[in-house]
Amino acid sequence: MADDKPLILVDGSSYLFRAYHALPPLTTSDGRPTGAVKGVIGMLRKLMADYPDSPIAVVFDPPGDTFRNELYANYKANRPDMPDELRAQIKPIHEIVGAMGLPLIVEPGVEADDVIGTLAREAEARGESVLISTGDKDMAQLVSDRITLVNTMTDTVLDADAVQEKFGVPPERIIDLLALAGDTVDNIPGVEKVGPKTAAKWLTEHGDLDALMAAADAVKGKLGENLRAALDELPLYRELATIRCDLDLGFGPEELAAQEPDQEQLLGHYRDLEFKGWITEASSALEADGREDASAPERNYAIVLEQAELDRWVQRLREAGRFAFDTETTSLDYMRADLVGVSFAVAAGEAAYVPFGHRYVGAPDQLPANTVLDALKPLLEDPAIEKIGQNLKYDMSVLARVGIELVGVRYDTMLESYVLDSVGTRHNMDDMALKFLGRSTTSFTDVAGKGAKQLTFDQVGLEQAGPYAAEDADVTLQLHELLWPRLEAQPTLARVFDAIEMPLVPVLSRIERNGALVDARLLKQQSAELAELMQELETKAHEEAGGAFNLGSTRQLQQILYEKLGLPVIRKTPGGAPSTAEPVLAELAHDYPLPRIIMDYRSLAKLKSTYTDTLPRQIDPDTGRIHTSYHQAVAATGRLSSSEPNLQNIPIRSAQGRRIRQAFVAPKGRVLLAADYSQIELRIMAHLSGDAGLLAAFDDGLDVHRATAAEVFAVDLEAVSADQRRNAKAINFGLIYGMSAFGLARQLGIARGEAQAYIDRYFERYPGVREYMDRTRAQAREQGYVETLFGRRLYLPEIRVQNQQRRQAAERTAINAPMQGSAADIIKRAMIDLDGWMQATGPDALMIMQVHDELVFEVAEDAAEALGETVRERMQAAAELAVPLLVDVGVGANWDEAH
DNA sequence: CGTCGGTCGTAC
DNA sequence: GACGTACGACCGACGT
Repeated sequence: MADDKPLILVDGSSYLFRAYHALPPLTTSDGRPTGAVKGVIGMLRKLMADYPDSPIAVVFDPPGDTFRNELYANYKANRPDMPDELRAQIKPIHEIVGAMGLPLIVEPGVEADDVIGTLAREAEARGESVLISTGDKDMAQLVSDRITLVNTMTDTVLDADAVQEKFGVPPERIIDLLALAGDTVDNIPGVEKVGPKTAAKWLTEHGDLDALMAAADAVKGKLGENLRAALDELPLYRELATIRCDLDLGFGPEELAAQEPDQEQLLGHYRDLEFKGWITEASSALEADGREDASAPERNYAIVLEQAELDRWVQRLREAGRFAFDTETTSLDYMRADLVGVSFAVAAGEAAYVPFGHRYVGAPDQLPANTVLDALKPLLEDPAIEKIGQNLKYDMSVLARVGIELVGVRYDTMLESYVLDSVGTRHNMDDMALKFLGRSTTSFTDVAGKGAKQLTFDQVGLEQAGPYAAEDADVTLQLHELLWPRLEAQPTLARVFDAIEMPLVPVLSRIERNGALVDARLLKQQSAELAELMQELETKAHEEAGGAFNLGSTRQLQQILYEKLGLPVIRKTPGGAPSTAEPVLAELAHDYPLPRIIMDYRSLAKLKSTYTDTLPRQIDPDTGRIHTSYHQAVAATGRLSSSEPNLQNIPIRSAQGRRIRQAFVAPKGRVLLAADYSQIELRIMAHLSGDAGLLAAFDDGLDVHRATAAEVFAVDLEAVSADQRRNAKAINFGLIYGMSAFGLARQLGIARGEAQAYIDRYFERYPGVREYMDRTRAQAREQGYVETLFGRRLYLPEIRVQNQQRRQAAERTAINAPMQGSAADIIKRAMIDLDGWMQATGPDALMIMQVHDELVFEVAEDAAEALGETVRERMQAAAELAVPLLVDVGVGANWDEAH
């Protein structure tokens, strides 16, 4: 760069439109649009970072007409009215630019282009260099030795050479080029059928527009005719395209000095618009200045070390009838965590931490754990006192292990946020505090450190632990006070929260604590067998490859297959590398030996590393069982997810894989009982679509894939071949996933045209399904969200974006979410009902797993049959559909047998 | 030595 | 690119 502190003139209006159209729509949690603000301000911040020493001025178009409209009535007549969502964002942008300390220029009756042109030429005349930041190519006419353009969104710089390169003419001919080629945005017609290429060619041949017009008679062909027809108008077009550089603005470039940013104002704006990263930044900038955040609420946090004070707090909590609380422990693992303290909040800013397990050198005397827990137990077990918390399942599990049954669990802020909008935010407290309260909270790593040096909470000093713990309860209470009214205002969502998500919390806590018994010896034996088989395959693979390599390394495998052995590249990964994924290897395996060996090796390696090696290590030493964590606020559709370990992806499809299920066992005298919904998503599709054919198929108790095959392939039910049924099954699953012909073709290994014919035929036979899909897409587009049977909502912010790929992905989600989500609602209802029944009647049985459409129980052998009947009935009664809702029940000594 | 993105593979 | 929702293992680049 010739000059590292040029004057920077920003064409704010051009970025405003580009940010609005290019970026996915973004809104605050109460629905105000903010995407364009984020885009424009982000761009300004980038410029400030790239040119820290440069003066920067930001120029916007004024509202209303400019002199060009007087010149030419059609000027910009093509431009649609500014959408309301964009108009609403202009004021905040102007205010933030002001708060950033940057000069903001909006001249009545004068477009931003002309202001920038005038300022740039003035600065140039004074020997300064100028950088114009714009997304508008018309500005290329201003480029000179001292004036350069930069598009800050794409990071492309345009100097005089680059203009010549890009447009085929030098900067001083750009006006002529625009006059000839026209500009659809500004509604300058130009010469008919002449675009930038022809215009550049003519200008190169004749020198400039005047010379070209003088020689117009000599231009041949249809284009010559068009040129002659436009001769009268061309001077006007040229004038319209010309950026004025001679305005009398009443100020000059020397006056464009930046002020210091007003961090307090910035913080206010960022909070209002929920820009989390920038909130943190502005907060720390304020803090660094030693200034108080005037809007920060008062905090009155107590650390309770005396019996009398504990008694006072217990009294206060009881009188409040409702409080937020949080437990502090030594581990994230609910089965290992030991309690070290409890915090409470009764009103915003009013919170306390009661420590009783902090052990470090110099720790102050604390009340004994028993004393504190005994005092709290009656409160925590009182159903009439409402508890507010963040991820209460964890607190509930930990308390259960010290003999306290947490009841009155009424509001979980994590679930409030999740039900309001499952994907718009992460639902952990720190992120929610930032988004909803505009508050940067102290994180766990701030007080405990991270990595190998991380302390457990009992080792954290009380002077740090106290405020941290009290803040957790305080923020939780404030989040609840903000989120609950929003939820209450939408009765269907409030019902999802009240009738499904909250009642599920204790059920999941119990399932997790029950745990699943696994046979570690069996798994270890399988590991040994797998290791032996893998060793053999590895030797073979090295022989085929002509040398040793790591079979587990995709990169090394790519080199071996495609570089060393020269196998054909069938597909590339999203990153551009030749893919070694399973379908690709399967294709290559027809012609070469190595891919098959790799496939076999991979399937064994997967089983060993993910399951047979890992599961035995996850057995809890105290209970001898595996305790997963179910996550209630992770999956966008309302499903649960499971981790540490994930019990929802234990193999079943291959014989080898099923052996792992054989290691999920019952203790002596007991058996496993597995109950799964039969084709629940397709049944929901039948219900939601009301398609007569599909309803009839389920009503008649038909094998739905067979029935589909009979329709699609126009054969009798009895005549359906295995192949036809397989294809129909792929179609049915594809429908649930919002498939395309391409996807189905790839799945089935058939031509795309053939797949399209299947799909066409399907929709012909099941027209209600097509109507339903169209309806769902339309609803998503109009409302911006789709719903499940029970009113759970999934927002699809990308459903209206221009970008086809992203929009289509949103459409597929729109198709899939109501089915997947309704199925999730149904099984959750069944779990709540069954747990309630079990709590009330006490059968000798435990609910131990959920796998999306399946529940697994461990039950006394002699109680299994009766339990199976009850489970079946109650699961089937969890929803009233237009088709039967069927449940298959199996019993066995292990999970494999129970299927 | 820890973190993180890319790739792959398991489930429903 | 192209069929939805998850979790997690492994590799290898990168930063401390």
